[in-house]
Amino acid sequence: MHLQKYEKIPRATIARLAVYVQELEVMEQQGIKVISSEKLAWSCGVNPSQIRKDLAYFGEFGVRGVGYYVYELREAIKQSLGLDRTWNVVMVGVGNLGRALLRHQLLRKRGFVIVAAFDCDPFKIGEEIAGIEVQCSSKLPQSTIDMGVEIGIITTPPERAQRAANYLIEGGIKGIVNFAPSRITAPENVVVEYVDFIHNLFSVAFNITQHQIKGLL
Amino acid sequence: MHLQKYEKIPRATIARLAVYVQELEVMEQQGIKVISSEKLAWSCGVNPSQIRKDLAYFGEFGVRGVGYYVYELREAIKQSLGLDRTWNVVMVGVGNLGRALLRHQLLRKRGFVIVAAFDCDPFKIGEEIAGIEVQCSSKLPQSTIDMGVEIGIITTPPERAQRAANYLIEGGIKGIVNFAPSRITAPENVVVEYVDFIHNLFSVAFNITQHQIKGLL
DNA sequence: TATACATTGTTAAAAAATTCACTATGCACC
DNA sequence: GGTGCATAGTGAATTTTTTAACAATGTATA
Ligand SMILES: NC(=O)c1ccc[n+]([C@@H]2O[C@H](COP(=O)([O-])OP(=O)(O)OC[C@H]3O[C@@H](n4cnc5c(N)ncnc54)[C@H](O)[C@@H]3O)[C@@H](O)[C@H]2O)c1
Ligand SMILES: NC(=O)c1ccc[n+]([C@@H]2O[C@H](COP(=O)([O-])OP(=O)(O)OC[C@H]3O[C@@H](n4cnc5c(N)ncnc54)[C@H](O)[C@@H]3O)[C@@H](O)[C@H]2O)c1
Repeated sequence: MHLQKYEKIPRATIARLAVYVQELEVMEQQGIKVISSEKLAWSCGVNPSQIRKDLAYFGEFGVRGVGYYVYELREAIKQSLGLDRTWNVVMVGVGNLGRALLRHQLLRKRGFVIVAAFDCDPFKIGEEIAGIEVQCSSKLPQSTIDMGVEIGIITTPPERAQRAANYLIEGGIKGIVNFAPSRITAPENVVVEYVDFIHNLFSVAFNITQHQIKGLL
Repeated sequence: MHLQKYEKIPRATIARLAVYVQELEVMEQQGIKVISSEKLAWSCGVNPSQIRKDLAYFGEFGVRGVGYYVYELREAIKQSLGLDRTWNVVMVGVGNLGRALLRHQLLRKRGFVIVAAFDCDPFKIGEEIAGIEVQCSSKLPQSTIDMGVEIGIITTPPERAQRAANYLIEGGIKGIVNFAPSRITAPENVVVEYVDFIHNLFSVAFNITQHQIKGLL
């Protein structure tokens, strides 16, 4: 298998690859062994060329005239994305959302292991959720250094997100996923990703309105 | 103010407008009255032209030589997106994530009011969370019709998402936000949006790996 | 072994999105 | 009222992403 071409890979490609992995897993469970780009595209809601193109950034994984072997393709994609390993993750802010994420099974299944959780609320410190004991945020930087944690999840209120980020950065973290609806600043070498599903609600609301307007025309 | 031009609006624009609203709110709280596209761009992490272009889809909201009045712009964007009203929302699947969302304050603040929640687990039916009583899913279609609900949120396990969607569709819903990691099929006139933050973790992991590879070169 | 067939990998074309560069215009100050 | 300045709005240029088209190639079959 050839190495990843040195070419910038579109963000959108990464997101789609994640979807492909998802759907391939479902197919695997259904006992499907081989799949064509066309069928996979169909179930992922994208164009077949798109799939082939996305995969081409990383190598050749298919067999012409046949398609892709489901298991192999899934493994190949995971490897391409750097997911053929586990990533240690810490969480800052154990509120409603933080708890839900701590209890979420799929994270571990996908290779993201939450190894520690931090909060600044004395009432929450010491509590155990899904086998993780909540610790005082002040311990964060040292802990992440000690445990070699690479990814931090922020689930504090928005006005505390920057502070949480600072702790993480101090702790030598390499990437942050921020669930709080606020922008944070971090050094260049720290990867920051924002999650905000209000966007999706906005989008749905907007599209419903548009549909209705179009309906009137 | 002129009407929205009849032109297809990029999905990405909608997502960015949501970010602008967010940042404008923060600025408003800080007492900032006027903002230039350049400064707003800076705090939203985008290009100033991008902001002006995004806004141009909907009208002219600024004052040349001055900038945008923060309050007015925020209102204008919300109106453009169809968010100058409240939207009734129902939730299907009251597990870890469903609970977190029910307790989430920001949804209501942004105009999305969860008016009912449904689950199929008899142990959960009757429970009250954040003032909402969990009802049996079988009541869903009739309830949504009766209450004139337009948006449904799916937070069931992935293998149940399609069933949940079917209930919603039967209930005459116009848009669905699916938090379960599985594709669903719905009629053309129903807007479907997928939320999956595993994508963001994938993306962070991938980018960390890339950074490291680049570092070695 | 040759032939037909299916489906990939890849190149080219098209479409979409972003950024740039400039024009128009409102405000402040003289 | 005129002048200078700042910044929005906009059309053109650029870049990126998606889609289409097709050549390359592995498999099955006779
Ligand atoms: N609840 C949801 O479903 C939901 C959905 C989308 C986004 N969000 C966002 O996620 C964030 C968390 O939401 P939530 O509902 O869990 O809020 P929450 O108030 O329940 O939890 C926030 C937690 O962060 C802790 N905290 C505050 N400052 C901290 C600090 N400096 N260090 C460590 N911990 C700190 C608090 O003690 C609290 O436990 C918010 O920004 C919210 O907007 C939540
Ligand atoms: N927990 C998280 O933080 C998190 C994060 C991202 C995505 N998700 C996804 O969100 C979904 C829910 O996650 P969760 O952790 O809350 O799971 P969960 O198991 O805690 O909750 C699922 C709920 O759905 C109910 N349910 C099942 N089938 C139903 C049906 N047909 N009609 C109505 N209700 C039904 C169950 O009774 C249960 O209460 C899953 O698909 C999960 O992958 C969860």
